[in-house]
Amino acid sequence: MASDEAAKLKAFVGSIIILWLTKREILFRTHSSTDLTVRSVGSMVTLAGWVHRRRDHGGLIFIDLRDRDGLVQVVFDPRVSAEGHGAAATLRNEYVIQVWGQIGRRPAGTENPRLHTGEIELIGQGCRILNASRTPPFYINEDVEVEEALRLKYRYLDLRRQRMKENVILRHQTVKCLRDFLNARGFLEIETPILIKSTPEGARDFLVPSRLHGGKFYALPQSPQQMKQLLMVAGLERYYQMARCFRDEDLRADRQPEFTQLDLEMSFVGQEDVLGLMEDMFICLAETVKPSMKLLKPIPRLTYDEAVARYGTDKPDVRFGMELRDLTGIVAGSNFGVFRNAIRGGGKVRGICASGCGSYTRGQLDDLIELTKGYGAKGLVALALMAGPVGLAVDPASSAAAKFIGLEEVRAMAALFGAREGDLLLIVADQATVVDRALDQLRREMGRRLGLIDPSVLAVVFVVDFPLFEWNEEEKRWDAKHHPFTAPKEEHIHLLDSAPGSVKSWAYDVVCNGYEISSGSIRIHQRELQEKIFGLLGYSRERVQTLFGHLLEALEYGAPPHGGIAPGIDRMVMILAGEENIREVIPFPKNQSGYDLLFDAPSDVSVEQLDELHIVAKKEG
RNA sequence: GGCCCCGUGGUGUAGCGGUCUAACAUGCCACCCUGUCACGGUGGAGAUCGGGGGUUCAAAUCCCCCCGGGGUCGCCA
Repeated sequence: MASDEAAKLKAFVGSIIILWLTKREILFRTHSSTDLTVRSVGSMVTLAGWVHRRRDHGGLIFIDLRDRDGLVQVVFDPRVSAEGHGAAATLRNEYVIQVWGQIGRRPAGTENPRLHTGEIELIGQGCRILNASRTPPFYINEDVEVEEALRLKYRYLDLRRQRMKENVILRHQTVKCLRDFLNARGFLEIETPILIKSTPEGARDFLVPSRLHGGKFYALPQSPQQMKQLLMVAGLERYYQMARCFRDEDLRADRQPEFTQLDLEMSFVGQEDVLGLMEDMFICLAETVKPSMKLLKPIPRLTYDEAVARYGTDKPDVRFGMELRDLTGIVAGSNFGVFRNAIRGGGKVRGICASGCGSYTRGQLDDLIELTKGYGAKGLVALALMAGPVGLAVDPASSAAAKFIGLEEVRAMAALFGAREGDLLLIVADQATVVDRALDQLRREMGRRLGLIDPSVLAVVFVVDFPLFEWNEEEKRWDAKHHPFTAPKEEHIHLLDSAPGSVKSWAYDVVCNGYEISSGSIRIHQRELQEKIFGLLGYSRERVQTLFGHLLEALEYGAPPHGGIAPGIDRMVMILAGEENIREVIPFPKNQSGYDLLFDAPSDVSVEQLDELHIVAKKEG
């Protein structure tokens, strides 16, 4: 009988209540703050948490009690409990306390609509300090900017703050959503080792000395790339893991030496299968964890060439336009030395049009010029468009170059941009890669300045058809653009020897709001082709055998066609959280110099430890 | 390694050659206050202005070096 069970349950709950009324140290709390609603009014509860804020009215004392889930107001009235009131008077911020009493509806007119529990309060009968707290080094209960070094040193306090707590929770929800999504599609979550073999291509490896094999080292994985391919050879068909990756390179706002990728790999798939899966996954993710943000769907595709031509980069922020235009043809016969020389040197002249910026002051223009120079360009030609006697003309005040630019050229440029009077053309002339990099950064800056960026938009775009190789000028050789296991497009394989630079690959990126958030490819699954690629990359036969012999051998045992991708968790969560720094979504990050300010790592170790590892440390300096 | 920015009570800022015996907000401490919710009121303590050197009659303020932090270029297959 249902009513019987209800009665039993009631009796059981009653006995629990008696237990905690007498032995509160056994049962710390009966509810969390979010358990409490108007329906709780009248019930006796015990709560535990931190003193978020204390408002002492002399007579009444209000305590905002914070636990992980939220805040609830506790009111201590000496007429209810003199003892409780007395104890409450000694409380300070961040004390950990246990409070008990009855849940009451707040008096009419004193409800707080900004609080989830704003209609009720705990009428405090007693209060026990579980642990006092020193005055924190910065505010826990207010969202004010604090020097990041201090936040990192006291990260355990920083994480108590609402913003960080929300980010940690968002990260959990993101990871859970991704796991749920992939589990439902037949993926197996498989762990791979952290101690692996160093293959000194790409990023620098973190090395781990071996005690058992003196003088030898493990490396930490830059990604589980080869292992996931071997899992495909193993016939597991669909794999993923939340993989920690390590790269010993300099840090940036979006780069930490260790980071997390949703590493995944699939057998019997082509590019469209992987991208289709990603499209579903990103839509599912956005709708699940950030329904307030707008993800543009279907997710558009850009070829690498198209992305570079229109935005100057393979990771464009497509939340706004202001696309690049190539002016090389228009100014091919220019008298302007800067343009002429660039073109003669095999370079390009490209630009963007900043609408309505024709009235920029000298100072503002100089600012943009400096910015451009900072990205390697020799300069920036800024042409403000104004009404001339016959149609558009350049405001001579905007640029010393104005007098060298013919009216015909100006009008052709304006037409290409669709520019009007009052607009500002920003033009860079140099080698194509320099021009593109400078204009990409300039475009981002102008997008920010002009408020063209809608922060609630998730502009995800797939970039496809990456080149297989990239010329390394320093080493005078071809490097893999993605990684050496990437499959070339079948129709380009015949170009491998004759024109390696024009070989396109089955590599693809996922870009969101100007950040590369995933990178993947269809892999080579045949030994011959893989060996050929290694050869083109300049690896000797011996080196290939030493570094990749195991993989090549595996490809000979019925390796299925396979491919995958690895979305970067930190960057994705950063974007979803509306943060501009990856550290805001990592509980315990390193600072810009790779130092852990909380643990003081890296640190010295004892001579004994080094001895065991067969290592002699050189003294710095 | 290069370039740019920052460093002032616990926190966040102002001050940018003399009026600084360093200001403001908040926090902290004490007292007052029975419906607040960033409670309010009164009073108080708290800073050798990141460190060192220099210029000057005079430096938080100008210059140099160092340290710490952030951003970025290189680097990140």
